[in-house]
Amino acid sequence: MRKKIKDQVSDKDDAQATSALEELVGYNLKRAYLIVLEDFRAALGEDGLAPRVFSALSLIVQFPDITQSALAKMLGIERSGLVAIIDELERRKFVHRTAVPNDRRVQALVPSEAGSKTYHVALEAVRRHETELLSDLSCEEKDTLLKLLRKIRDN
Amino acid sequence: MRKKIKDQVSDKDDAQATSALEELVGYNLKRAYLIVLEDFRAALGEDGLAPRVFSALSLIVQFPDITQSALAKMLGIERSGLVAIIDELERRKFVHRTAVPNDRRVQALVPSEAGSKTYHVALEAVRRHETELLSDLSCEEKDTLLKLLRKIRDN
DNA sequence: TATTGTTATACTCTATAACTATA
DNA sequence: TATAGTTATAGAGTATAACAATA
Repeated sequence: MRKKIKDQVSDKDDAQATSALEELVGYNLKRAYLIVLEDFRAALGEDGLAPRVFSALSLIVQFPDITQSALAKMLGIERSGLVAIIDELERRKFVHRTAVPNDRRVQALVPSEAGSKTYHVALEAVRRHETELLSDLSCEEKDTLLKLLRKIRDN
Repeated sequence: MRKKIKDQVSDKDDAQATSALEELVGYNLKRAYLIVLEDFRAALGEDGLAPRVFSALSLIVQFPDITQSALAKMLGIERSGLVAIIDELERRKFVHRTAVPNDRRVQALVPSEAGSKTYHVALEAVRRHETELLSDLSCEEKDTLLKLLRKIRDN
């Protein structure tokens, strides 16, 4: 009885092949995401940009003067959740909030020189991490994967 | 100036096409995962099984008498994190911890009749949710996606 | 010594609701 | 009335470290 269980558990391929979970997109998305996430953090190091901070900085560099509301929308998160992210970017002098003439409610987000530089260095590190982590996938497979993942988001 | 920003932000396709983020597997995995996660929760309802509880129950039904350590390993989480999940399954009478003769450290996890039934009903709900949510993807595309996601996990 | 289950604790990420200052 | 940013707060989900019981 115990022997049988052990076999089932240790025989990973068999488990993967037969488990209902393995046929679910959600479960497989989560497992894959957590693997990439962990490797991302390891690649950027202890004091490196956290994934969500990296994403925010990326869009601020690409769209300087973007507002927090617009950025939150692009990132798919709530405005309130973005505050801590921008706080960190400002604390580290990578971004600063600047007043906007015609609407005093708004604060435009502007990347600093250091912010831009840090971002581009981090981006290269992230690309290396993905290239290495996903070396089992061909370029074509990676393209296909990206296309399918975006299709889920585009609904 | 403000106009220009607004255009950039509202033009989603352009943003997606040109953003460095959009070329990253990690970012796209996360976005897709969160969409599926949210829909999963909506599909199973307020008092439905949480994703991680569903996953645990699925493997317990498939591998009755599995130990917590073995289950944690299959799920890719820590033993300590599994305790609350099993607590909930036991509280809801879907699973019970049972003593194992030859090793008194171990407690085998056994699904109840109600647990099995609840699982199979939930599985059908999950399958419907995925079918509906991912209706833009062909069966072939879904298979490809699953294959690629598993490939990331298999390292 | 090593392993199983457990507890305590903390961290990350996110959401909701309510506030303020502006529009 | 509505919007932008903010705060307070709570809830998932996870990890690490230490412990007791057992091997």
